[in-house]
Amino acid sequence: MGRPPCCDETGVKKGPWTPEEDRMLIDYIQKHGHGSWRKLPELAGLNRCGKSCRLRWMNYLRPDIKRGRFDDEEERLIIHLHSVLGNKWSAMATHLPGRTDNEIKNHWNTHLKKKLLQMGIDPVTHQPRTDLNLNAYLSNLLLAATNSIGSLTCSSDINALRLQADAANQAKLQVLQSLAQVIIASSSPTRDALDALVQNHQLSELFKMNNQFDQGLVHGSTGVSQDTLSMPSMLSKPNNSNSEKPSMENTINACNQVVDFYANFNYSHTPSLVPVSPENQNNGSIDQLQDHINLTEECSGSRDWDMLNPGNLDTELCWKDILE
DNA sequence: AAGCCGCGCAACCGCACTCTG
DNA sequence: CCAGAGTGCGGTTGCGCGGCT
Repeated sequence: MGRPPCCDETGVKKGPWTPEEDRMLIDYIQKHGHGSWRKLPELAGLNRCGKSCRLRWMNYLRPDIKRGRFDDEEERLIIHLHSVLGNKWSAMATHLPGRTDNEIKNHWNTHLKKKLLQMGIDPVTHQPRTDLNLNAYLSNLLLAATNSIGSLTCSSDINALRLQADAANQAKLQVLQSLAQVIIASSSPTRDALDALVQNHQLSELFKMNNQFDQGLVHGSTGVSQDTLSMPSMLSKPNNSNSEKPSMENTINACNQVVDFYANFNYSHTPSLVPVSPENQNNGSIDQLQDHINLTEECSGSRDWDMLNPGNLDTELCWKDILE
């Protein structure tokens, strides 16, 4: 029943490809094209199965492959595509010229998944993680930070004191950064987070230890009257950059990067697609619009006009007018 | 220096889909 | 319409390498 797996053939080499094998494969395909992958190994004089040859060519030897690190733009695109397409690596690869499905899959599994988790985003649903109990999480962070500070015992050594001060700053900054991530990731972020902040005396005291951050964080949190916290004001850079505290600069930059990441990425906590409507079409080119629609179609199997502008009964007609 | 560990990536495996006769 | 062959895809594995103890 069924066909035998091609790689079960005895004597067929497995494992890493040698430069010689690569050369033979490239030479053959350049001269004859790949034709039937199953017949290729024999014709090219390779002791490999066709599947292995195909994989090697598609993922490594193809001349149009772009190697090297994924840049920020590519990473944003991958995350966006993943939110739309899920684990459809080959479909994603068609939107990233020169990148292979395998490369994208590996990069997702080794880097991007962790990145999203660290931001408090569920990499599967692209929604804020629900497994984070905010108050418990903050308490743990606080405990860790205060323990770290509490361990700073008296010392007459000025260098030791300096190191201890740095450690205290590090601990505070870690709390702040983690807090920022939680707030950014939360879908209805501010009320719980602010309550936790304001009511937690220890945390307030902790932050009062640092003037620059008190200005932004404590004022920003206690003075808030609406449900939405302004992230930029909370994370804004101090006007006078203090060269003695590079770690703070780094942290601010890190927080800003998180914010920028979402801002540039146009990330939305609403399901999958960022709705665009004819009214705001000037925000992007018509090509981007077409890409967006094609992606929707690719994802859902049909052109779902309502996804482009939910609730608008005339959406389909509007879009057709624009595009056709 | 040696052993251990975690990470990144190339490659493998098996299933599902498409094509063809 | 059906069965077998061919191909593509996504999940998983395992190796090599670098950092750490």
